[in-house]
Amino acid sequence: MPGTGRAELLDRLLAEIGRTHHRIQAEAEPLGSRGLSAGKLAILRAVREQGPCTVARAARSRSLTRQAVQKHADALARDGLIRWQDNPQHRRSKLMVLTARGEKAFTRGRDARLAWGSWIDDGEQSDRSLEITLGVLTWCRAILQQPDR
Amino acid sequence: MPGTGRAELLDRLLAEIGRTHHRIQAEAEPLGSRGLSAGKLAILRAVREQGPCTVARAARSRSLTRQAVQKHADALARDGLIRWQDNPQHRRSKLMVLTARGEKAFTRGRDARLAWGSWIDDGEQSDRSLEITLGVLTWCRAILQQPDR
DNA sequence: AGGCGGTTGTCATCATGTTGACAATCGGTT
DNA sequence: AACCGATTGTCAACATGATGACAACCGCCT
Repeated sequence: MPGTGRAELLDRLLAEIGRTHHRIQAEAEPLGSRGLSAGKLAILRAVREQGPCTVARAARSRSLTRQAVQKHADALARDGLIRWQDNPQHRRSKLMVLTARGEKAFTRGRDARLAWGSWIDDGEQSDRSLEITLGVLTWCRAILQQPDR
Repeated sequence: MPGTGRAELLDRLLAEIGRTHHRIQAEAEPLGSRGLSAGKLAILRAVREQGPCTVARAARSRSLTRQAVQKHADALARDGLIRWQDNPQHRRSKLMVLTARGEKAFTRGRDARLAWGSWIDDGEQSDRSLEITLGVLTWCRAILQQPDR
């Protein structure tokens, strides 16, 4: 029986991550269409948790590029979910701040996401397994993230 | 301490899948630039394992849309890694078959991928953890995949 | 003051995959 | 033989995020 080695295992895992991600995105989109996409929600969360912060900082905290976050931030500002606040540290780089509407949208969006999570959950997997999975993925991302390697 | 409930756990997991996927894709792309992208390699693998098969079938086996696979298949055919073989079952829907070049490209691509996997592996995670992770992701994808829910 | 490396916003381009819609095709039913 | 639902290839549009390149900007050092 092939594919039982460590390298094969890792390879299958890496491939499965992609597949699963695409499925999630495809199925979760209907959620976003009712307002907030996953990406935008994540930005609101970052701003909420870290207080007023720059685009670049939010990007780092989510392991995304500045450019990707910027697009969402611009859209969020257009929709009035965040507003730009002058940054004493940097003239061009303004800070994102949640507006009241943003706060409400975040709550609704997060609840929708959590509900969706519960919705797909059939209890087949133990909490322990989910934790391990989360740990492995984080580990993998951390490795990929370190400068070179 | 917040975020310890089942729903929160699942939510974080779903988010982490996306993050990790993007990191993988970003770091693994240089591999693809030397010839085969991950997507194309997966198609070659499908054809190899299942014998001559239609685009739609390969798509199903990889949990992708026909359309996405078709693009890659067309490119693969252009590059001479696969060729189209008449399908007795269906006049329009031809079968993909690996050419000699395709076979060689697959081997090289797979080896490169395995090597890359070993490259990022620092042995920090046990085989058991990786297996559990693979299982959880497959479970998640399977759920998302069933018709409605 | 001047210069220099690193950070940040901005613009353009690319890659991967999704959805929707349409006609051609297949298989089975009437 | 005609029809009908499901499958398939094809074309177009969209979503998300990555990269590369550039100018503005900050902090620091001389």
